[in-house]
Amino acid sequence: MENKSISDIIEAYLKEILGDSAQVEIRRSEIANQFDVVPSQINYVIKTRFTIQNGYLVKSKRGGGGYIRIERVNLLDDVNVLNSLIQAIGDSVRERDAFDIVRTLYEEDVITRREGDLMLVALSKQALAVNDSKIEDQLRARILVSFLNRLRYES
Amino acid sequence: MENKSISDIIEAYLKEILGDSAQVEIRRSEIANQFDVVPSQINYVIKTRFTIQNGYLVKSKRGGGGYIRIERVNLLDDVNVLNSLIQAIGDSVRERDAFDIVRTLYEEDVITRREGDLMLVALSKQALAVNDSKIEDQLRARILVSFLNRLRYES
DNA sequence: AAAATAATGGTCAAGATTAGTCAAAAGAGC
DNA sequence: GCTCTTTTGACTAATCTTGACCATTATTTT
Repeated sequence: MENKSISDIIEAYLKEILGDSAQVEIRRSEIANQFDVVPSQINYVIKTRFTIQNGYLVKSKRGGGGYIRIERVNLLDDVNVLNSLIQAIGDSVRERDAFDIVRTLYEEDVITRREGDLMLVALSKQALAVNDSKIEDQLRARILVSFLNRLRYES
Repeated sequence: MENKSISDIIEAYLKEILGDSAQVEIRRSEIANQFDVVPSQINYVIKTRFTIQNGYLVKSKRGGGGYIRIERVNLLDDVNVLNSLIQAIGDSVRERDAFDIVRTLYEEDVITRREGDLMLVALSKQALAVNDSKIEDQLRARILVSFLNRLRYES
């Protein structure tokens, strides 16, 4: 696997130092230095790979003694997390974000691989393709929220 | 049959490097270079020779560190049942009929109870509600057919 | 206190680096 | 010749990288 981007590598590193802990705190400039990238790349990695859809909450503080804290959370267990997830979905969600959520559910052992695959096809662009892409995203949101509620009340 | 096209040769090469592994990851430009063809020919080879009907799943990512991943999957035996169901569905299906089909799948032990419940959620009037009921039935058909196609193989 | 300075992280857009699409041109088999 | 498949390339889309500029918080100076 020679063709990983530096973002992939930084993502892996952050997940490694996160390990089994519930959270990890980093200094942006330190990580940027360590991997010889500009500091804003750390923001990019976090914004694309440590979203609530992926099962992470991120908090930060600027100024002296500033930090970025990454916290791993369970999507369905915590009512607050589930609520913020549903809020993030709103009434419209893109395919990619929906896929991230399903993958997270699988990684948290909330659903099986096959259940996840079935959910994915129902949320795919291909299945939902309709003239208007705005309506497509709205449909996807309704289906996904229905899935989540179904899973919530079952477990 | 005697004159192999370059596409045939690339196909054979990809299958060779796939070997016994479950999947292989390539860089499009690399393969194109190696065989001295334009990059889009790799797409052509994949689209014509690594389809799900042939037992392959393909995933890709663009941008830096991009790749094309080819995965081999096992096709299942319930294909006949699934084929006839897909035929019966056509391009439009009402909620009641869709529910019947899901129940049949459950009774035939093609899916579990929980998988069926998830499918029902995605096929429900509530989730799919859209102004036009004709479009709703078409959507439902696409989703249901996608489900059935997904059930053709196991990964 | 208030103001200045230092020390953090955030945003955004341009440019670079991949892969995807589509249709015209070329070739192969009948 | 006619049709189907293959080959090519111009154009498009997605993702990653970089840097200039902005915002917030802590510390020092006045």
